[in-house]
Amino acid sequence: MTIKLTSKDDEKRAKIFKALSEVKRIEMIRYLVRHPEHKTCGEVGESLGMDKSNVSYHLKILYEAELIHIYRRGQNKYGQLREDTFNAFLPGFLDSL
Amino acid sequence: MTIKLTSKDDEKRAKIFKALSEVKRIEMIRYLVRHPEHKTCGEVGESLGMDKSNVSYHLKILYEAELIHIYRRGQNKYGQLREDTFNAFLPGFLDSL
DNA sequence: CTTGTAATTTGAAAGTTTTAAAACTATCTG
DNA sequence: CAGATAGTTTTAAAACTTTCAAATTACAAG
Repeated sequence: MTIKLTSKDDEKRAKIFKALSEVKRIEMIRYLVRHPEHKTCGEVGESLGMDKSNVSYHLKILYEAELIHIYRRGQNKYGQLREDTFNAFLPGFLDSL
Repeated sequence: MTIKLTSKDDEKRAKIFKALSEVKRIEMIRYLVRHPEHKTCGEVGESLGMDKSNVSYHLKILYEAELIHIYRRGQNKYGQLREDTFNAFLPGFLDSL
């Protein structure tokens, strides 16, 4: 079941595109695609050579665009792709990465 | 024949996403989808209630992301979607508008 | 409760984007 | 050529984004 989008969704579309308009955030998404075992924020930052506060900043933008879920387990936080959003707004995108 | 993309294309992807990260530019793309008889810059601006210099500014961003072609005929300039780019980077997107 | 580790928030600096008016360039028509 | 119309460039202000260090919060384990 695919959701039908209309011009009312333009704000949402724009937000998603803005979230993906930085190479670093595309790399973060790719990292999550390639590591479905759910990596912590720290691991993401380490792998991509980013400052920890900067990782938080970018993850929040992805979260606010509903491109990822974030859940805590103990001291760590994990990012998880929201395939529902990608499928609705960018079908085929995750596979193209 | 679809083109295979890699992480080397992240700059290009980011540029395309940035170009589509403004509601106005999404509306411009939709306008071009719905008016394949090739509307002038002036008509686009008129329809979307934009200042002419602002139309130029936004069309240039879409052009630089290779999302549209621009050609002149007489006094007018016309925008034309680049389906090749949409198909390569955002398959299904134009149909979702 | 204290210490350590993980992540977020805050705040300042630097950089980028958007807007709109004014000046400019290109083309057409008489 | 002059005047009109279509679009672009320049400029400056306002708004927004990104980065990083320092302060802060959240949780775990002793």
